[in-house]
Amino acid sequence: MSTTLLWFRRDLRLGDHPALLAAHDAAGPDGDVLPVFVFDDRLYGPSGEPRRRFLLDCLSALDEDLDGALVLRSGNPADVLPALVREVGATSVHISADAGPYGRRRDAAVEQALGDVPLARTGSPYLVTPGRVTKRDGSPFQVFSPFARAWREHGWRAPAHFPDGARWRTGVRSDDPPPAPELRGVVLPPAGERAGLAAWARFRDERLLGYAEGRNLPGTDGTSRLSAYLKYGCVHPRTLLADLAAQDDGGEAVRRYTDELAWRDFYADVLWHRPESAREYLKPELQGMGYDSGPDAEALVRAWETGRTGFPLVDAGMRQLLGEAYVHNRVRMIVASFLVKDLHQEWTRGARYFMQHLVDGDLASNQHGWQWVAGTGTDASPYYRVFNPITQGKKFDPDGTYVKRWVPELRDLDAEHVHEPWTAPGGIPAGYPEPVVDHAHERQVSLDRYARVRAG
DNA sequence: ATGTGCTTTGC
DNA sequence: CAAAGCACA
Repeated sequence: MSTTLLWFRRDLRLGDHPALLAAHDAAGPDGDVLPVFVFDDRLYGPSGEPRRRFLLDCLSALDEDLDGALVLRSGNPADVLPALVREVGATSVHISADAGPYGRRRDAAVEQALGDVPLARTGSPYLVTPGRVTKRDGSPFQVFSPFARAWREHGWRAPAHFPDGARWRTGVRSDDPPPAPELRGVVLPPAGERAGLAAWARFRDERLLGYAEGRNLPGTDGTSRLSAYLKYGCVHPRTLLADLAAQDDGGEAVRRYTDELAWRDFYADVLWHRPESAREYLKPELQGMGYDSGPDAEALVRAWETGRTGFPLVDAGMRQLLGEAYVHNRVRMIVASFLVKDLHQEWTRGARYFMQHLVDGDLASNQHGWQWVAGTGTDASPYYRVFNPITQGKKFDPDGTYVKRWVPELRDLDAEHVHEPWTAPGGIPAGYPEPVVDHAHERQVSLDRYARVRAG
């Protein structure tokens, strides 16, 4: 009979949890498992208030599902975990593998600090563990489509079952969690595994059928809204696809949803192979393009951050970010394109701002999504990809529902003028700004700078 | 996970 | 004359 540690990180659930199964097996039939979460300043500090709050709420939900057995500790995991192991006489520590740059270093340090007590990595937050899917010659994919093809061929395991007779070790001291940030006016989704599974069930039953088209329409409830749950592992993507396999009619919706999860795995894979890509340009020559700085540039960035650029779809997106700590995926691309291509700012600045405010902010998806938009990333994505916020608005928010939800100044405009209020018969509504830049001009500036860099 | 501008189509 | 198709960026 022995005790094993289950160190929770980005896997805040009990269902479909291979590391939990491994911890239970290692403890033996008469043993028990001590569930622990460590508040690590290196991760918790920079998270931004919405994610700190969501994480704390996820931990409360997890603790409830564990009948109050979750132990919280604060400090450097390489100190905290060996101490806890000695305190309870644990024989092994179990984790889901982390593929991020800091997480890998941290886990290696913990492994070393544990000495003879093994740190067992079982499973990961992804369908396919980062690094597993490679080209024939063993090198990593640079382009999404061939990656996704090989990724599907590779396939993934069935969900892990919950262990029979699982027992939690109780009576172990817990540190107080850090104080919960007050989010004035920010509406977050309900936290935890049960909330995540409920959100999934509603999406599957009510919205999956229209997903292929609906996912692009920010004015509708067309997406699954599971990103925050996936970020913290309240649900595992394998659970979702196993559920879909039961009703896969070969339709477009299932294929598209699987593709979105493939993007998530792809970007985790890129980060695994190129950890420096979280902050450095994957196409380094584009760092020398020339970006704007000075008081005027700062004022424009401030307009972007606060949703006052005069471009309705951009402003709606940036206000959604502040209101819900979330932005619809299509709108993320549009506001990102605006910062990089219209305001000539480095992608790293926008990525940092997103990470401060997003409840679902995930290093791999966020940084590489920004690199994709900036044309500095994988996928040979050409720099001339410049989103036009007006045509994107007309195409994907045709009646202006999304814009009007977040930009009340524009609520009285009809569909014809809502994406270009300067054409409205009565002029721009009071209180709404004029466009801060000329999109056609700034687009050309970006293309010219790109051409210059490419010419060397 | 594209936009622009020119050409062709269709009423 | 507007919408759709297309090449090229």
